[in-house]
Amino acid sequence: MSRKEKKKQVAAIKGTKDILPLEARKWQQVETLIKAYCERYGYREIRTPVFESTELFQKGTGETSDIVMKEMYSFVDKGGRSLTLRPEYTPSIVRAIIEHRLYLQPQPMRYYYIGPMFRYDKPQKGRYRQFHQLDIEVFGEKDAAVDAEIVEMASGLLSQLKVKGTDILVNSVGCRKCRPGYHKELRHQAELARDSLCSDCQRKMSTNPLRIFDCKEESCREISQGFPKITDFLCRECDEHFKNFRSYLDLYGLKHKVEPRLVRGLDYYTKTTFEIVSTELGAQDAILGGGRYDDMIKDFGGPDVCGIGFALGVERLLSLVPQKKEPENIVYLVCLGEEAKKEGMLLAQYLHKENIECLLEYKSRNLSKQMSRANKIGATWVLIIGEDEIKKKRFQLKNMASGEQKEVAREKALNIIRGNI
RNA sequence: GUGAGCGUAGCUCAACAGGUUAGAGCACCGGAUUGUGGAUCCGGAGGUUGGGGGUUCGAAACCCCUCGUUCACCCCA
Repeated sequence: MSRKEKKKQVAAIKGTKDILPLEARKWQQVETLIKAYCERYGYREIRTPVFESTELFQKGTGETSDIVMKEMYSFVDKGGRSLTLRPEYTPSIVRAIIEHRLYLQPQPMRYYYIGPMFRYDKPQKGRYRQFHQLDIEVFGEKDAAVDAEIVEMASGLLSQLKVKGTDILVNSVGCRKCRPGYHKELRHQAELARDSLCSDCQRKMSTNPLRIFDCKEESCREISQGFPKITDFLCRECDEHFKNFRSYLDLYGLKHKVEPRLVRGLDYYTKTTFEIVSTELGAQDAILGGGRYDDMIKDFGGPDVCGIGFALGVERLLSLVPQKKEPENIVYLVCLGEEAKKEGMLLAQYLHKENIECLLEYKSRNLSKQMSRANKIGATWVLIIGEDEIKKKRFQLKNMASGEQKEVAREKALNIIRGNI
């Protein structure tokens, strides 16, 4: 290898990152808690492949969505198939439900999953190219009570994780009956005010007029205040659903803000949409977001089964969760000499079988060095094995925190380590 | 995709206004200390200053390109 080649290191791909042991511990804690929490609400895990046919997302996520238009990791495999690393989870679940006829199970069905998603986006705070989502979905329940239930569930999960300072935003985007009328009216109003809008908003008029509500320009904000709101255009069914949804949120005591400009960038939503945001996340402030999608299964050729769910950004969540220190119980075996090492190997085998975390020093260092090492790795206990100990079959067990030390046989040591004595 | 800021040791940062051999703390390794850790003291290793080109007697510093990173726009989890 030449000098030049040596310099060029292979690095993690832009927008991806390694999760090192200290942080991985936090992931494990949070994931364990999340899974138990979901199961308590009757959710069951469903795992689907990380890649699917590109067509699935084109149809499911929507041809006009930014995700499909410019953010997908798509590639052609050796068999000539166009595949895509999933940018979101919902289409995969819907595909699995239809493929395995899961809709024949008693409804509503509740599923959850935690795993990596992929979007070719420019990275910034709270946004990565490989990121993780907790995805939960409920199928086959039209009642607005279930809309409220999943918001309550999401909110409860956050408080269980001690995440503070969050706001619940809700909206209804109507359905295929009422939405076209609204869009038409909104475009019309925007057209009338065209000259007073910024160039950005003029562009949004044709692409997604709803985003005009998000403009940061003072003048645009003032103008959009006067624009019609989707909630004034809801058909009777959607309006009733939204009212029920909100009254159930009140029942749960969940403060929420109706945000008529809350628009999910995904094309498939109907009726309820919601987000939980935190001001501590920066520009990407949504911890989770989701909504109802009553037409998707039908659109994929399945039966008329409605769906609702949300996706939670795990990285964003973790940035708000304080690291919890868990008590550890690590035993470090200090061996003095070759014979002691062999004795130590057997002792380690014994302790491992008894479900004790224990490490053995293989380098023949002096006692002082080995103690120092035990201290560094955070050992709770040190077992010292030397010539005397081998003869007597009794070892020096030292508690590193208190400094207390006594000579014990291995069974006794086990009991002390376990806290039984 | 657009814009702005930043790239110096494993980490956090120094190095006046371009001037000798690029420094410090933490971390790492060794010693003081051959059967007792943490503290202290002493020592060691670790860098072509992200990469490439240019300006200059001389570049970590100035200019250009490139890559990476951070933040914002956009969009979203």
